[in-house]
Parts: sequence; structure tokens; C-alpha cells
Amino acid sequence: MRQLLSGDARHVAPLVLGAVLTYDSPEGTVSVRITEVEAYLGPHDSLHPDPGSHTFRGQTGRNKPMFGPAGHLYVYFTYGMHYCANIVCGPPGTASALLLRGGEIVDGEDLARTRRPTSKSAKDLASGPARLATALGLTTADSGRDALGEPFRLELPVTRARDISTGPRVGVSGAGGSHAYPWRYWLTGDPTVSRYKAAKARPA
DNA sequence: CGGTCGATACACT
DNA sequence: GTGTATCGACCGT
Repeated sequence: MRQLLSGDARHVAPLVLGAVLTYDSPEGTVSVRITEVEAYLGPHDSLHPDPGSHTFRGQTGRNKPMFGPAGHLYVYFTYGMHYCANIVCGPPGTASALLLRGGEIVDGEDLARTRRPTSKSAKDLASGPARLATALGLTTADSGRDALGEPFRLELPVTRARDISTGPRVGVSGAGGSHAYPWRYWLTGDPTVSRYKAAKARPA
């Protein structure tokens, strides 16, 4: 499992789409089926330098988990009010990761609604990176924890998802030429894919 | 359904 | 001091 996640985030992305991430928190259990991710590379990828990545200028106190083993969480705080969660990919030292951009709540919907009272419909509970992190109950306190061990669980789909779309990044300023590369992966047509700045899709 | 805009506190330089 | 890997409210169609 960890070995499977230890490759380039862009190769891991199609394997993770459709996977179910569960967190048995003290408050209760919530499970999310991942429907949208975005790849980020480390500072050592000379083929595709990634100025949009938090690791672009090297290791810092915040991004440290990204330099660790695959399967761990990297959670950061942004815009003064939102948390976003990544699953670390690549072998230790490479600092590649997948930002969890969207998902569908498949267990613990009541608790997810308590955490996200503003959601009107069920599909809004985790459709967006900060929404997904909130619904799952993740904060920076969880950054660095292992998503493959208790109280977390990651279950890959039995068969690899078939209809996958790819597109450019969302919401990263100063990413420059990196917009030309397909960094974002989602399940084609899934209603829980985030709607912001929707990009033109192309087949994966 | 789709576009615009203000909020807010933290990490990093 | 500066910029932010976003959200939700509000508007128009």
C-alpha cells in the first residue's frame, strides 16, 4: 500500500481516485470517497519544476511532512480560515503530494453536517479542499500523521477508476508555466468535484 | 448554474 | 510586511 503511493504524485493520482479515506476521530467516524486530487512536486524535480508547490523553496517547518514517507498527511492553513489536506507521495525526500480537492461523504454524514452546517446539499459537504478537510475533521494538528494507520484508513478501489479527466491547476498564483501541465485529476462527471474555476477537461 | 468579491490569521521573507 | 493550493454570500441569468 505505502509502496503503491511512493511514486510520482501524477502517477499515483489515478490510483487514489475512488479510494475511501476514513478518520475515526474522538467525535466519531467520517469516510470520504475521493473524487478529485491535484498533484504537487518536490523541489528536486528538474523535469517539471513546480513553483506552485509549498516545497518549491525547500523544507520548512510547515511543509516538513511532504519530505517524509508516502501515505502521511500534510495539512496546512490558508486564507486565514481554511485547512487543506494532502496525501504525501513519492519516496522519502522527494516531497511530492496529492491535494485532496473533492470527495463524497460515504459514512458519518451526520457528523460531517455538524462540522459543515453551511452545506445545503450532501454533495457540498466535501466538494472543495477546505470543505473536505473540515468534513473529515482535519486540522494542522493532524499534519504529519500516517493516513495508513489507526485512527486513519485508506482503502483503494478494487478496480482502478475508468473515467478520469485531467486539467490545469486551480487557485495557485505565480504557477507560471506549470499551468500547461495536467496537474489535476478527477472522476469525470462526478457531482462532488469542486466547481471553482472549472478547467477544460481532457481525457486522462 | 455561473461570475464577483470580501473575510481573516498564519508562514515565510 | 506580504501573499495566500478557499469559501460563502450575493448578484444575474
